[in-house]
Amino acid sequence: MDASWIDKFNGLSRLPEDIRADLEAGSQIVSVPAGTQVFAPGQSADNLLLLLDGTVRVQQKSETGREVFLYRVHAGESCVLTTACMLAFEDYSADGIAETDVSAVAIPRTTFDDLVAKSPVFREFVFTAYSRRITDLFTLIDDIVFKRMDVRLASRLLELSDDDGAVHATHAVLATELGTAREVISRTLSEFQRRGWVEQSRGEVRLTGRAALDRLVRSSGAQS
Amino acid sequence: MDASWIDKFNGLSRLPEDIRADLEAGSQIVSVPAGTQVFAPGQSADNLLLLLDGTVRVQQKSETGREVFLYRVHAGESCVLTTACMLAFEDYSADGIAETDVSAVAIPRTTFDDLVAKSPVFREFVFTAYSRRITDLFTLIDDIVFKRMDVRLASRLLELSDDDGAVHATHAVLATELGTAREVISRTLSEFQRRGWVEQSRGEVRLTGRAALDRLVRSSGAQS
DNA sequence: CGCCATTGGTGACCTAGTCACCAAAGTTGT
DNA sequence: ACAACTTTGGTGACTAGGTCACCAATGGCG
Repeated sequence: MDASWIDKFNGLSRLPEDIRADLEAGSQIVSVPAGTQVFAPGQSADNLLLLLDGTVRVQQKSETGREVFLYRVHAGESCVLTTACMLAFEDYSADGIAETDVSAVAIPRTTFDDLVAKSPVFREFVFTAYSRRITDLFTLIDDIVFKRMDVRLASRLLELSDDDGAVHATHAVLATELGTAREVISRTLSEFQRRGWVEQSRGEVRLTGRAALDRLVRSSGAQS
Repeated sequence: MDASWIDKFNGLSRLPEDIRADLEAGSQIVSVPAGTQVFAPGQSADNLLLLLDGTVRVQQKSETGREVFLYRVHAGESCVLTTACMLAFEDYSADGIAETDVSAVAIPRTTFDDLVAKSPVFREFVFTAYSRRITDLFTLIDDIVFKRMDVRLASRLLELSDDDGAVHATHAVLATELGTAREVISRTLSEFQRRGWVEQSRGEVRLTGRAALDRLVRSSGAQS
């Protein structure tokens, strides 16, 4: 059709004409409102999703009821993990939730399989996406095991802050993002506030000392 | 050749004749002694390894020098993650170390790519392997975040014990397996010993109360 | 305005990771 | 056989962080 969505995806722009046509014909664009459960444990996906707009948070519920945040899928990325279970016919254990209104391209299993067979470029796109996700998980594990909470929180605040230096998230949300307890976030933020690095109000944290937060993050090796 | 190695791999036994021939012709069997670094960060792999015998431990070094154990590849499994970086031309950050003498089938990039294109069965094999690894990583994260150390240690001891109910590993080794400190292992094992669940001697832990350990593991939801 | 759900704060307590040691058991060289 | 050294395991004191049981403040809403 018009300026194709395909060009929003780095690895796909090099696709030859015929494959592009197949891909466009064999897929469709879907939209879901914020808050929708995009995929859930026990329901095997049959579409690969490529995000055009919005973000999807992927997390895992533990038996104890708490949740760990695994990673966030941004526009221009794909929900590769759904692919894994799609092709392996395996259900998997993570939830995907639309954090914002989301629009995405849904590629059904048959189209996907077909393209993987036919196009080396598409194959590379898929495997690159995998590779990136997996290294993300590795660094997540590394962070959880070795990094201090204050460092991880500082880094996450910097990541989540908007242009005005504000983070719109409750302590509880930040806690699940980092896989910790709300109380820990409250205490750490109080400490940050005491040092003049942030100001707090209900449901919001304003960063008043980005530089200091940055220094804290840097002071302990590379960040996430 | 003789009874093909292909039948050692569940997902591959259904391969049609011609593909089997391609696979055998385009790959070779390699052996490495215990302790060999099978792959390392910064060195991009150009073979997919399918393990015939032995085990490979995959771990990640952190900036701080400590190591996290990620997972173990057993005979009959493949080092899928090497694949990811192989096809994505990305280096990745984990070490692979042969824990025992290892023999494996090495499939070079060209053969691999060719087979993925040609054979749906091979594709499914690859994606299933991925899927399994990824869910493993998910449960690892879950365990790290939510499970108590004593439960994780008990579960690991049961896993590692040989037929005589003995685990041949130093406290330090157990510590890196679980991503914790040696002292924690020492203390937890002392407690297990006090309760009569294990007996210790240098470099060895004998399980004398499998049932009790099992109960501890079960008492807190499913295990790893 | 008063009720109630959401959000944040706090102290007491426990688990686990860290640091700085030391002691016991093997190993090696002479 | 013995001394020196390395590897392995043990311990106490301390800190970080997770848990529990609360309560207080805020803001939405009838």
